[in-house]
Amino acid sequence: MGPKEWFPELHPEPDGEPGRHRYDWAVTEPRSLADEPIHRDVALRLARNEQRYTRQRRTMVEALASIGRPATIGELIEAVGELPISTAYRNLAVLGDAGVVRRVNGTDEFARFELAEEVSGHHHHHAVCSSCGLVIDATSSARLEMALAETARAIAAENGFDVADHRLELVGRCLSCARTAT
Amino acid sequence: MGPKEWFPELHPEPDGEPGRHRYDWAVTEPRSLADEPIHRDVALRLARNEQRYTRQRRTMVEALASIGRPATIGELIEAVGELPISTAYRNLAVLGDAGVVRRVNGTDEFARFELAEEVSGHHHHHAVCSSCGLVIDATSSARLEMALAETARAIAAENGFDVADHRLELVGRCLSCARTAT
DNA sequence: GGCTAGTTTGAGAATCATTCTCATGTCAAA
DNA sequence: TTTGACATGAGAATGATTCTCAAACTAGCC
Ligand SMILES: [Zn+2]
Ligand SMILES: [Zn+2]
Ligand SMILES: [Zn+2]
Ligand SMILES: [Zn+2]
Repeated sequence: MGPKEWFPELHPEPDGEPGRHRYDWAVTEPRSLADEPIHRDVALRLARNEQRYTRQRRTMVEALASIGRPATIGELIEAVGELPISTAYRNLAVLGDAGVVRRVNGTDEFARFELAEEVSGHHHHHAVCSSCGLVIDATSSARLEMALAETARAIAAENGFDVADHRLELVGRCLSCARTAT
Repeated sequence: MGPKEWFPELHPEPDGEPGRHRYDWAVTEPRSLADEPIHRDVALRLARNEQRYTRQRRTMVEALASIGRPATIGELIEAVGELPISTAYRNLAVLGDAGVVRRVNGTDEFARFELAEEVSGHHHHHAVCSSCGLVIDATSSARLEMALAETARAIAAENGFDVADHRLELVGRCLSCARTAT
């Protein structure tokens, strides 16, 4: 079956929402794309994987950057506004393969996503609330990083484990949950 | 309907498998239960939650102890031998509520389970293989623990986060995966 | 301008680890 | 033995995540 019309009406604009009838992920944003260094970096990483930095993907990156902590799919969709779940997951996978986004595990059943450290620019760890699942970023001291590197070396020596990275989660209760009852 | 016979045959033993017709999770193991200190501890913790330390649960605890690293459901079932999935998950939840078992997140989609540190007796961290998902235990140095405590204090001061515990994962490649191709 | 090839999108279906249901088996105490 | 409470397990249900595929879009060529 061919449900596609040969001559689709040019500008249907249903429901009086101008511009909503066409995909809004045009790649050719004339010049503003290269302005922000983060976007330039993301575009480069996507290009390495032969992927386009579409408007929707840029919106997702901006939402992740503005949220400032690992966001669930729900939080991301809410921040972006209009964003189908299937597209959200697929683009997160694309951005993940490109090294732009990384997945963060908390204590609840929801996956969270944040900009990769190579993109956001600062190495950090996480504090996760065992009560509500909130995850916030936690900066790391030089002393801690040295001790971590030392531990990584020991593990490599003892178990032949080639340690390339580390993830630290401080588990406790967030300010909001601490105020509420047990 | 009452499918139960008033006078069930005493020892049906179907299919010639002696003893398989009755549940083999009798709680009243005359005396051997209190022998091992670990089992005594587990029994106590379960009793606090008004749960019984059945034979099957003991088998699961022994399997987790013998595996010596966070085990997936599949690994646990294989180690126990006969163990329905629903029972495995339910008992892991019961043991988790009792503080006997804790859930460990790796890099793959499978949850892993190990004896809680209060039961196994030693605080430790994990090294996870980003290629195959294997998780092994990693001992921690006093220096690292001090740096971790320091970080926890800083996070509490900065964000009002009440840090109660920490989890460290060293991510890399296990010996087996390092031998194989990229 | 239009035409073609390749990519992105999104609604819905499918996947699958995990959880739930409930009939039945078992224990403990009266 | 009876009663009440708990444990088991086969199968159904759940739900976050992934997959499918037709339609919408862009880029490059004519
Ligand atoms: Zn909280
Ligand atoms: Zn973070
Ligand atoms: Zn491996
Ligand atoms: Zn462990």
